Amino acid sequence: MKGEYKTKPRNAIIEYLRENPDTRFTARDIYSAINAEGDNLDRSTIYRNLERLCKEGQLIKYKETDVHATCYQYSEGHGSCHEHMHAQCSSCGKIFHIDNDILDEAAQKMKSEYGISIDYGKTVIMCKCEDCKDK
Amino acid sequence: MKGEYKTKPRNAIIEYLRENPDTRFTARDIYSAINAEGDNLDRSTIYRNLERLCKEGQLIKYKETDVHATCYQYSEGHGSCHEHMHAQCSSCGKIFHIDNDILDEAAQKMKSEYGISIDYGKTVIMCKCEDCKDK
DNA sequence: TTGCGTGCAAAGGTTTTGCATGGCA
DNA sequence: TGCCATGCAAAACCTTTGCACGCAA
Repeated sequence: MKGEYKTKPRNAIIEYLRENPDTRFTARDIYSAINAEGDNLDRSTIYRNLERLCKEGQLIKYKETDVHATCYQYSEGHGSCHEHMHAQCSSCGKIFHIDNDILDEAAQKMKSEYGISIDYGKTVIMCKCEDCKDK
Repeated sequence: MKGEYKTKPRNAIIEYLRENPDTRFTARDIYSAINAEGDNLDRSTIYRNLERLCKEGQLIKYKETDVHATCYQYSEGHGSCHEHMHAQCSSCGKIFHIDNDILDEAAQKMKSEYGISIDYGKTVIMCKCEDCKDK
């Protein structure tokens, strides 16, 4: 079965995730960070591991209009990221975990005006965080 | 200034958009459709025109996790797409143009609880539309 | 020993860019 | 005529895939 072995490359990738929670990163970011420390991971190894981590539910994979590459996000201690909404700063990429209740009123209006039901787990509200509001 | 000339390639692209409103398509889709009619548009011409139409606010540009390429969608009569929010059905891909006012209350709460300001033009609420709600 | 994971190399696809030419105004 | 838009070619990227070897269990 796949995912059985604890290898050096895999450990390095998981270590990177733990050190960079709630932040968007690309395969290239991991590649640069890990190889800067002297290791020499191959890109394909990174892609294969990220793909597996996504399937196992530990990683969220998504795309952003402004970023050419696929983005990933690791989050620990926020419960299942498939159940609540996220907001992301369009400048720095920081992720906020948003309580679904905040949209209660808006959800009702959307239902009555457009006939749509919000898919909270897949929604990312783009925003500016306090640090980036003037950029 | 850019965007001044009415050229044959640009007209063909705009014609395609008008014939395919509220539908997601990629640069490749346009390329195939137009060139199947006997024309011979270059890919770079398509990218440059789509890019301009996006900047002018007539086209929505976004990425989907499942689709390798960038997706576009054309909308007419909804004002600039940089100024209002969108909702997209996660099943069929249909886009809804949402009045920002709907989020008034939620926006205030996000501001006070998380310190963030919604970036309406870049936000896409994922949802299920009426046709897809049972899927 | 077994067979999964890795590194390497190459390929496939999308998107961008430089440059000379063509065509709109 | 002046200058923007196009076509062409090439390059830059991202991502995937096949294969042989190394290594964890």
